[in-house]
Amino acid sequence: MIYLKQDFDPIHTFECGQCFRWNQSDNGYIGICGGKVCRVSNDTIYCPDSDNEYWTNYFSADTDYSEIKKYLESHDETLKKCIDFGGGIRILHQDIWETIISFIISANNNIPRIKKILETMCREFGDKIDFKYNSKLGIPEGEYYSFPEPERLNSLSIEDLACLRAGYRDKYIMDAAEKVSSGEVNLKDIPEMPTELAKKELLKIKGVGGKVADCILLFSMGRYELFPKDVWIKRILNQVYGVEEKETDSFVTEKYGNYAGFAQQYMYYYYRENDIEK
DNA sequence: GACCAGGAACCGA
DNA sequence: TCGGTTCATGGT
Repeated sequence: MIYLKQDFDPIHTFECGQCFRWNQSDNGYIGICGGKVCRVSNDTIYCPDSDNEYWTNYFSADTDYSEIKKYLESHDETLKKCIDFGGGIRILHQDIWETIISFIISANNNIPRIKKILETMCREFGDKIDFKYNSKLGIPEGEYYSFPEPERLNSLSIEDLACLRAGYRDKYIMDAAEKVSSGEVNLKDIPEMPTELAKKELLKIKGVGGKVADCILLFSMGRYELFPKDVWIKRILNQVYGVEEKETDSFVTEKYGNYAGFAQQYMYYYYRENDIEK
């Protein structure tokens, strides 16, 4: 088990749009990553002790958010209410491969459907996890599926993906599976690269453009200086801050610096849960 | 039935 | 480089 006493609320963290495979159950959120199952309720992460290190990294449990918040609030008065509202957001260190596929699917799509496509993908092509019921963890019995490895997806044909109802994105999924399993895109190298180079590497995959690459780097590798700009964020920057699309990069860099990714998440979550005109 | 969704590929200038 | 079009699918 892990305790996250400060700056953490599972609702904020799991509902802010960075992840798609955490689902609310009657006693908290159940999630699967790296072939491991865990439950999160309030400030506690319920997992086998042998997985503590994995989830500590996943939740970035050693990161001190007070300094981040202080910096952002002092640079942007308007952002204060967003931080007050979603102060329990933690930017996760998700699995790179899963994040690549998730955000390829996110293109021109909506969150409920993204979740549905990913869930079907795991149920159809992932492995059933050998989960031993443990009453202490409070994880309900059930069938849990891992995220399918690149090699597994690469062994399929594009027709096999039709059951996902992912539309035109199925060919992008196949391209990612092929390039990653062949080593043309080496996922082991990318975390070691400088951000610009890492981004360039990800852009080799069809279906990965600038915004999707930013999401992958921010939500799986902690590149907190990135600020993914989707339709919502563009709308917010325009309507709340009066910033035109062309000026966004300089606006963001000047205002949020190396903490831009956090600002983006607080903003995104707040204005999606509340009316944009306030 | 049009419009939208955590966009990107593709094309022509 | 830049702006417009098209791309499946499901929900509203």
